[in-house]
Amino acid sequence: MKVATWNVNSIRAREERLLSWLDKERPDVVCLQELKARDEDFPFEAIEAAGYHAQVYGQKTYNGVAILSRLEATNVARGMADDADDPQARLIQGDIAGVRFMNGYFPNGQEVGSEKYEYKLEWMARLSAMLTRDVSPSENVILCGDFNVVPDDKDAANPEKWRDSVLCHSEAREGLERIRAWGFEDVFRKHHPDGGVYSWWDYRMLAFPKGDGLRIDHIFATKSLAGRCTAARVDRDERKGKKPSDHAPVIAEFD
DNA sequence: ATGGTTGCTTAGCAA
Repeated sequence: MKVATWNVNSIRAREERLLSWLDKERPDVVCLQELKARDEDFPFEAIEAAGYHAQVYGQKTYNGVAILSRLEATNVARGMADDADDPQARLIQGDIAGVRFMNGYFPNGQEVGSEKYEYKLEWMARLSAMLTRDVSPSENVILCGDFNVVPDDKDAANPEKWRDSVLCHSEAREGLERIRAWGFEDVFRKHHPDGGVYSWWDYRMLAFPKGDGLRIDHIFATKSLAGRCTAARVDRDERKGKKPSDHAPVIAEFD
């Protein structure tokens, strides 16, 4: 089973690239983030014609997540289903082939100390609580998406530049570690233990040609699944060429 | 020394 996560930075701006990438890569499951579109603006027809079912949690202008899959997902849930009054479309889940998929677009947080950063930390704490409440680490669970956290300095080309930013700050890293420690393994790390492989490059400052990237897009799997993960990679080619997203797809294969 | 892009929505915000 081939699983991918990709922050497309607008589904409408990226429709053409997404369709040709699906055709080339033929993943079984694709978790998309930053649709920046309402459900009614999602290109269901074109994606279904490409052979994929689509479960969508859209939002106008910001956020929005979707799960594309060759087998239709069941038990689909949108949002965190907790007490919080949260209008932001950042989480969608569904069962596919005996695996619970959780697709998250974690808040960026903008600036340490801001309200948005507090929301980011709270959102991660809510996700931890949801895991404890709704699933068990003995189940087959994959949590993937744009986590907006660089787990370690070796996941940044220029860690000094990002030190204490919202993506590298210790509180954000601790929140992510708490999620991982619930019962996940970072399956990309398993195959690239030394770091130095990135999934996002700023549009500004010629970051991509300079190799100035960060690894903020992740695929976590519970232990039994992680043991069957045979490969993981970043499709850097998707960051090249005409009208790329600022994120490249991260892909993992499970036996 | 500063800001350097993209996308959505239309001047400003978010990333």
